[in-house]
Amino acid sequence: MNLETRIRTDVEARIRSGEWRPGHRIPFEHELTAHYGCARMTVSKALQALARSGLIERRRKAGSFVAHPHVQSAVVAIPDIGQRLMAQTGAYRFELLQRHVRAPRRQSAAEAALHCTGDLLMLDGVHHAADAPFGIEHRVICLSSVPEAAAADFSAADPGAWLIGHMPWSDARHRISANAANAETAALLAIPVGAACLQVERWTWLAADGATGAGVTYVKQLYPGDRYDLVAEFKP
Amino acid sequence: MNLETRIRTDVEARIRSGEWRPGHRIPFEHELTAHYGCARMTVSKALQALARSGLIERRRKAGSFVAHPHVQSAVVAIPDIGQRLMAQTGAYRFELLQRHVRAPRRQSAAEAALHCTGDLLMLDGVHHAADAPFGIEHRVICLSSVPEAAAADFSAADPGAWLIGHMPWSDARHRISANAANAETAALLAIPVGAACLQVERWTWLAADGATGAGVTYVKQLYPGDRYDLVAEFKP
DNA sequence: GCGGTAATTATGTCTAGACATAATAAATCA
DNA sequence: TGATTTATTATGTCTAGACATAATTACCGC
Repeated sequence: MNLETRIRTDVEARIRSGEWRPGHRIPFEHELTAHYGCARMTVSKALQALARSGLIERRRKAGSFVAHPHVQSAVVAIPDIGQRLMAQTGAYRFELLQRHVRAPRRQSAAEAALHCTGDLLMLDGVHHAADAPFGIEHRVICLSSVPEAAAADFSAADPGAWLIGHMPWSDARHRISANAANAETAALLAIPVGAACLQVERWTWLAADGATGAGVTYVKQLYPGDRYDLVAEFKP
Repeated sequence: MNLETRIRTDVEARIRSGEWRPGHRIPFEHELTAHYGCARMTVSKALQALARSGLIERRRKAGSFVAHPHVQSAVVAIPDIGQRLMAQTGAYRFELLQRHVRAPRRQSAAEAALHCTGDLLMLDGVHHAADAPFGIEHRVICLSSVPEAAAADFSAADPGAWLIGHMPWSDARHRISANAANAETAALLAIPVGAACLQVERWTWLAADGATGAGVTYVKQLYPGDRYDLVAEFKP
């Protein structure tokens, strides 16, 4: 293990073990430099990495301090559904129910948030696991941002997986909520009307120069509450 | 803006704009060094930061490449409920319903996951907004990890907010799911039995030497589906 | 052509300085 | 005493090298 990593993990271990509590001043750079017998640059890089990850705060003249935990935040992995189902159950199939192209509708807040002027490709489909429908997906793709999508064959390919391979990096916003199944949803998912469902909405934009740019896609996924959990691991 | 940041944002802008697509080889360090007229260290730090954030991949001899998007992940902010309600509605109150201390129960998976041997402090309460109950909270605190909690007064203080100030850094796991309200939940939240609720569970541990250590707390929060969404912003 | 070896090359890590900057502490003056 | 200036100090950023490491490419004998 290289020196920078060793210094970083040493300091991190003391913080995570609780030995150095929030507010504690960790040794000055020159003290760590002496302790590890290295150049200040090496210590500095280790501490800067800890500062970037939010574990410590650094103040000129004052020193470096163990940061106070702030907001509870978690990195939620929202995985490729097909990949996940194949790994867990060995079976996955995407069924396309509907496909059509139309102009955006002003009264739809979800579509308006993409601020897309060109035509939209609308896809509705069901994700199937081995034995039962797993979730339904309503997707909107901005053809002005992803023109290749017009010619793509989604009759069996998960649009999410297709887009990941064809879309450049972007900004996104997620909204996670709980919803009762309406009649249509219930029929597609083979669950009772009113059953609790987990709803995941995602808007994706191209980002340009730090500002949010052209919309790429909007997707609303609905999963029966008893068949799907979002699990998040995090290190604060 | 310093040079390292400028190089980093320049490269990032080209990637996010789609000009450099996944797989594209970005200029070599020595080319960027010449272009910006700086030392290689400065370029190297900028590119290493991009590599750490997952935007590029670096291979010796070959060069640095725009990374392919992998899993969809999002940083979900799970905020301090009281703080959020105070900011949005100007009113917040935590009502403690029950408090007692007992040994952990083997048959409870949630408690077992904390692998805590000492006594547990059990707290049940309701988060109230201005006009209506906002959510219910079932919390378990390991007194062996947080002995101060035994003497703390939770009759009106949100245990989550209290813990943030008294708990060192730690690992956590979240599980987000949709649940139908049972009779007890429905009564407390003033909603019909069977209504869709968003359930957020969180386990927190002290981390020691990179391994997951002693459990600190487990909390299960339930929100009526029509009153609470989790919103996540992310940059991939 | 094939397989092994050597040269090349881009990144990885580190050094020992330099000057800048911001915040604190000390000294000075009104 | 209180306000202002000055010195001190820790971090922020950068340089111009050095050697290490890993992967590719070129070469060479067979």
